[in-house]
This record gives sequence, structure tokens and C-alpha cells, in this order.
Amino acid sequence: MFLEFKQQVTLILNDAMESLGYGTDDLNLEPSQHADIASRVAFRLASKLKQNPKDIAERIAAAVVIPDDSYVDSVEAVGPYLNLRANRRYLDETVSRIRSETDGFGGGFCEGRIIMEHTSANPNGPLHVGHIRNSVIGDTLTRILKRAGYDVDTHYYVNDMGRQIAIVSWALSHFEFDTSKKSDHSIADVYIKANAELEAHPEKVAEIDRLMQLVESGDEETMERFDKAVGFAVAGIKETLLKMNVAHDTFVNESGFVRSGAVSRIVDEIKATGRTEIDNGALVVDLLSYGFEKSLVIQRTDGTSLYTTRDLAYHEWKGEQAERVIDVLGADHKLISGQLKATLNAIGKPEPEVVIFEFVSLPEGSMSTRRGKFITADELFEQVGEQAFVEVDKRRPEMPDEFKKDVAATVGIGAVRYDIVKVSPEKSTVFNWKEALDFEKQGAPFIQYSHARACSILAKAKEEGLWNPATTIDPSVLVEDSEVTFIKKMAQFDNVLDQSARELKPHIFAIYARELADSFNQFYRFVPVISAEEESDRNSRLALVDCARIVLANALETLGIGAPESM
RNA sequence: GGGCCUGUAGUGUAGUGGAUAGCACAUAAGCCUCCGGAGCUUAUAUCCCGGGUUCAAGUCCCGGCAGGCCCGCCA
Repeated sequence: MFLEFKQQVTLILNDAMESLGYGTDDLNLEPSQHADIASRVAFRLASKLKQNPKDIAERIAAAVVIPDDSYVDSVEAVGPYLNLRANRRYLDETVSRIRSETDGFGGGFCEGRIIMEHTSANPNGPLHVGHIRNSVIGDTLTRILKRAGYDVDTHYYVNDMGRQIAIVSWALSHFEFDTSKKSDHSIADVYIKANAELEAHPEKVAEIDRLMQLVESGDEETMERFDKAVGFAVAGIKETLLKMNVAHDTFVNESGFVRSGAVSRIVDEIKATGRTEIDNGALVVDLLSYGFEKSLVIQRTDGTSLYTTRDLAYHEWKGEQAERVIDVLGADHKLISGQLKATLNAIGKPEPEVVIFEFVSLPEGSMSTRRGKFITADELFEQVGEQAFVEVDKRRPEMPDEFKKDVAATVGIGAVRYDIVKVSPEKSTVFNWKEALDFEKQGAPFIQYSHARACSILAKAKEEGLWNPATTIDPSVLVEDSEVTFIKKMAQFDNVLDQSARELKPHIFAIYARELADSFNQFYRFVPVISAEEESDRNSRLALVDCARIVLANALETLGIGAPESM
């Protein structure tokens, strides 16, 4: 709704400016506490026209012509600002559209195909609390883009032939594999032991190199051993992802690009640019003209490919299938992703859009799978689930255990996802058990509670024969401040979705979802609904509660968080 | 040593160069005997430091300081 309003405002103001001979310009539209939308265009024009911005604003306001069917109610110049207000029709239309469009409300305004790659952690152990920042950002972005209207295919790029996997494969034949544990956890156990062993006996590293050469040359037996190792880890990782409502459409194996010949083809293409040279036996690409001091190694001295080389082939392939290719990567990939983009550019291939998030560390330092220093996602979910159960039990002691367990799982995962997604990706964070288990912090449970509250109000009204969803209602009686504020908040849905989709910033949407719940609670606090005296007030307010239920459910779905009807 | 990111109340965070720096936790004081109290209201900030650009800087530029990440044959 707000997107249409903004569009109309843009047209009206540009028309007015043209009629004054100012031409059109960036209107500097901004949300404002003084209006539904404000324009600072007068500031811009002031320096250009060498006139007082206040006078310019006044002239523009006077020149505005509002069409009959507009959502714009008024344009007012306040000092140098142009304050625009939405009219009653805008509010009424918002309410009726939410109820007619339900889960499609506020979305579907984009089109195109996107490949989103996220998580892609090495299959050498379980996901830890750092990896899931990638998963949550990637999955939330996917949901945002899908809701905005894109066709999104999600990829998990599986490193099934790198050095680390060679170590895992080697480890499986040297150490006992504990089958009583979740398979990815057992993989980490042997991987950690193998690394310690290799550190103590550096001469054994040659065995790893040998494995890598064998797998690169397509040796059947070695490939099978690698596949087995990778299979154990990936199975466990998938299970963990599923717990947090994350599912990838495709798991793409790196080795496929070596076997298909795509890797050697792309190496040839890079060579053809004349940018390559042999440095100490390795093949490197000179990217100085792209601003990279150091050249990029794309082939080892022994002729085997590197992660980067295979990644180039993978990106070439992705670029052929979608208009937009998005990668969610940790901050450690900043340099390498820049070099990857430059190399793709050098051979005339489309470059991915890279979303970088900063690291999650532990109070005692950074995490490391190799050294066994990490907190697994599974452990976090278990602890959070237990704590959530305690909280549910405290509030709904009369409910059966089954109910408490279900709600605890939904609330626990929701709390974890929300805590991660609400923070801007460029901030590094420190994992803290006390905070992770603190449900008093307003986050997902607050939004879920608001949704459950709306559901419960409607259920109660229905039970008392006061509510029938099919009743036609008159939204224009919703005139209380808290009602109007809440309707406007819901109308913002498309605008926030659009901004987070354009800027690839999921935290903007997360913050909006909380504000939405906040706004609903304020409405409910100040206005009687079931106990309203007039029937038309009661019906319209119940319809507004129904809107809250719909929009809150949509927001939670977009965040990948469950929306229980009771909790 | 070089590059990139971050630095906002006790803590955690939001904030496209513009109108009173928004929110939560913790703390304190309240709320129609409340239609779900996991709710609502109120109180608490020299925006790391120093310069600069601008009519206007938390936001842009330069220099510090602190933390994170990276700097070829790992991924």
C-alpha cells in the first residue's frame, strides 16, 4: 500500500515542480514523524536556484494538484519541508486489502530469477553458532525476495574435494567413527583428532596431498571415500538446518565442476586473457588493474585446482541460469570474493552480489572446527528449547506436555533466529549463553505472542457469537489514534519488504516486525474490542484484529519463525 | 606493516546529510479489579577522541585510539 502512496506522491510533486519550471529531481522522500511522508526537495533546489528553501517549499505546496482518486490527502509546507498526509481511503483500502489478499498482502511486486547461495559450511563437522548467522541471513533474505515476487532457488555449495575433506577422509581410516552420535558431530571428532595427528607428525601431510591428487584425477576409490565422509557431515547439517526452518533447494558438489571439465575450461579462458603467469610453479592471475596487489592462485604446483578455481566455474554456471546471483559469505571471504568477481569480470562473466556478515566469536576467542573450539547449533537449540519449555510451563501449566513441547520448540527457534537476524550483518558479535537463553528480551516471542493474542481474541469473539469473518465491515469507523497508527504500520509492509529486498538487508524487516507487534499491542491496550458498545465498532475492530493476525503471520513467515495460534 | 568492517544510555542495538538520536534488557516508579500481564505508561545518551567539508554531520572526508576479519598454492 505504501509503495503506491509513495508513487503517487512522487508524481504529484514532480508535476508541481515542473509546472513551476523547476524540472524534476530526486525528491528526497523520507518517513517522518510529522507526516506520512516528507520531502526535502526544497533544500536541494535552494542551492540550485539560489533561493530560500522555505519559499520554494511553499510554492511547490501551492502548485500541487491532488487527483480525485489519490491516496494523498494534503501537502503542507512546514519551513523547508513538504509534509504529505494520506487520506481516509488509503486507510480503508489497506484494511480491506489485507483481508482480501491475506498471505499475499504487501508482496509480489518484483519478478525475475535469483540463485541464492548460503551456509555452504565445509562438511568437516556440525554447524556452529557462527555458521547459522549465515543460514539465518541467507534464509531470511530468500524469504524476503520470494515474498517480494522473485523466483528464488537456494544453493548449498558442498566442498567435497578440498584439503579439509581429504583430512576427514584420511581421518575415517585412522580413527574410530562413533556411530552412536549425530553423524556430523562424529565427523568433527575424527577431524579434530586427525589435525592433531598431522600437526604432531608433519610427514603424514604427504598422505593428504596424495589423496587430493587422486580425487582430482578421478580415482574411483578415493572419490567414494570422500563421498562417504561428506555424506555423513551433510546429513547431519541438513538435519540441523531443518530444525531452524531452513531447507535448500539444491546441494551442489564442487567436484562436479572438475569432473565436467568446467574447471579446466575456465582456467583456459582465464589464460586467454593474458593475465596469468607461473609463479613458483603455481598458476596465478594478475588482478592489479582491479586494485588487488597480490595475484590470485588458481592452480597448485602439482596441478590440482583450488577452492577458488572451482568456485569460478560454479559462478559461471550460476550466472547462466539466473538474472541475479547472490552469495552470503562470512567476513573472511571479503578479499577472495572480490578477487572472484574481478576474475569473472575479466573473462566477461556476470558477477555475483555478495552479502558479507561479520564474525561471531566466543568470549574466549574465535571459533575453529579444526581445533574443536566451537559451540554447535544443535547444542544451542537444545538449551534454548529447554529454557523455552520452562517459560511455557510457567505461563500455561494446565496445558498438556505435547503443547508445551511444540510451543517451546517454536519459541526457542524463533528467539534464536530473531536474535541473529535483528542485528545488522556488518557488526561482529560475541556469543553469550546468558543472552542466548534470555527470553525476557523482546524479540520473536513478543511478536509470536502478539499473533497468538490476535488469534485468541478472534476465537473468543467467535465463540460468543460476536464475530463472523464473512460479515462486511466499515473500516472508516476506525478513527482512534492507535487504530490509525496501526493501520499505517501495516500499510508499510510492502515498503519495508521492498527496501530490505533492494538493499539485501534482512534486519530492516526484522525490526519492522517487532514494531508491528508493538503497534498492535498499543491499539489493543487503548481501544475496547469485544467489549465495544457499538456493534459496528466491534465488528470493525475485530476485523482489525483479523488484519493483525494476517500481517503478523506474514511477517513471522518472512522471518522463518513459526506463528503459533496459542502459546 | 598494508587493506576492509565496526565503535551510539550500565548492557545489547536502530538510525537513506536535514525538524525533539528510535527501541529493547537491566534498574526505578506507575497502569482502567486487564477483551491473553510473554502486555501498556514514564524516567536514564558529552553518538570513541581530534580536526575538516556543509546553511545543516551520529551519518561525508582526514588523522588517532579500541575491537573483529583478511593479506597466493586453506576454505
